[in-house]
Amino acid sequence: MGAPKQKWTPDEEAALKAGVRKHGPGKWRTILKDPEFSGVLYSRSNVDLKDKWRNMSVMANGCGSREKARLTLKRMNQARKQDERSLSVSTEAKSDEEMTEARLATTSSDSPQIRGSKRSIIRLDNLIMEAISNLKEPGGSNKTTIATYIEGL
Amino acid sequence: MGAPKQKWTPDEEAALKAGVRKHGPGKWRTILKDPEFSGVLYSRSNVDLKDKWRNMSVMANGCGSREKARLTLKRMNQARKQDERSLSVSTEAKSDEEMTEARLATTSSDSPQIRGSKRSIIRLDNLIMEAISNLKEPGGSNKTTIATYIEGL
DNA sequence: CCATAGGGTTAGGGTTGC
DNA sequence: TGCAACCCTAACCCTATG
Repeated sequence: MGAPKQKWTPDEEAALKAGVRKHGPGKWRTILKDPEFSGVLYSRSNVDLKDKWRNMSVMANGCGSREKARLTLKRMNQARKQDERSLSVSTEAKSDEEMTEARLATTSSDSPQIRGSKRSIIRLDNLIMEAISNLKEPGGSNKTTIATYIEGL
Repeated sequence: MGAPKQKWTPDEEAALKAGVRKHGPGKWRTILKDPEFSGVLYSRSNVDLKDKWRNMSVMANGCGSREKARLTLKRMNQARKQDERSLSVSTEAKSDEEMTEARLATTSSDSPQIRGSKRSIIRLDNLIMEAISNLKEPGGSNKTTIATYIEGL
């Protein structure tokens, strides 16, 4: 019928990038409502934006990180659950994301009550990581580019 | 990232249930302060407890109230196509899904952003920026390196 | 100011079609 | 088989209200 699977056009991708640059990643609804982008993205939902951004990010950094992780987990588990989200400071070679998480987790204090600030740190960190991942294409991250990228907060 | 989205463990769920049995639903702060549960729920806020209880309740009753589950219908739709996503902004009665989408798109106002407590993360922003500019690695900085740099505060 | 209720939004795993 | 687009929904955020 019409469009069971609406592919993203270059225009839409550009609008999404611009939107993220202006409002920051994670502000999908905000980007969607921005008159500057709503004209191009009118047929997309906030979830669509999020999903597309995820795909683009996966492309930007190392190559197939999402699929790789998914398949790896699929092959390995099945009836296996990995409870313990904290303190999995094993030394085996993990993905970059996991390493970062572990380090940050042990860096910030573990006292109960300051969860709020801890989460803020993680969120900011995530933002920076997004910036770096995406700016990897031009060839090297520099302060100015990342600052500009993050500015739209 | 690994855990910006902290999944509830069975232990935590059990503690929450026990807490509600002991203090009653709606006494989130009270449950949180109870020494009997604070050990397990220390990383949760009263709001987290409230939200989790809501999710659990939804599960308990006949399959979905908050996320109205027409899963059975959904399964059928999957087989077919739900064509014509663009065009016809009004016209015929669409699925609940799209109705909701439309409604959401017109609510709330603009320019919320940075308020009071969120200011603190700006400091970290600068910190990470400094890390990035100082690391100037060839090929771009990676997450681990930056995390390591920041760790040495 | 602090807590709760409730509507709204996002994150991330899962699924599907090409 | 791989990947891009799409779905599901737990977890989280925002705001109103007491």
